[in-house]
Amino acid sequence: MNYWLMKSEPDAFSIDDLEMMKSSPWDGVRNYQARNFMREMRTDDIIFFYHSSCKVPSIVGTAKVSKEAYPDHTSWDENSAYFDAKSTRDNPRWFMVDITFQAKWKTPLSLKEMKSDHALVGFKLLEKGNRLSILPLSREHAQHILMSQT
DNA sequence: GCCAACGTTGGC
DNA sequence: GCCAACGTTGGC
Repeated sequence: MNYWLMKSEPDAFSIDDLEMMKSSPWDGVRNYQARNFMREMRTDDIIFFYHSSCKVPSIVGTAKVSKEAYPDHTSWDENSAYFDAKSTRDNPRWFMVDITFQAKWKTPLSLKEMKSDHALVGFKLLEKGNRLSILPLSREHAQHILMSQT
């Protein structure tokens, strides 16, 4: 069992969207590090859903991995914003996973709160200059965050 | 809207 | 293989 954080701009895709859809592919990742993390994901891994580029950047809920990495077909769709001519059906460059809604938190956990929480020292999200849209969390950090919700 | 930080691209 | 230029991310 591993723990991950996935960022999304709520204007584009929010926790409410995921709740309505129940499950959704996580398409459009075009960064090698983030892609590699997705390929490490296993069914039932826990995902912290993070809203970025918004008024109060926060973890807003959780989801689970419901389908392990498979080719991101938007990469070979010429009409998609995520099209990449270097990715082909025979040799796909980009992958996605499916995630399934688990919970929307009554009280989101803001970036600001996490930064002031000494127990979260070392969490990559809180380190300066981090731009990765998918990050792993240690079991300790994940459990600490989950505890704060109960 | 600004800008620091970072990844990617491409010329050499 | 180096590195300058460029594009993107995302907090503030």
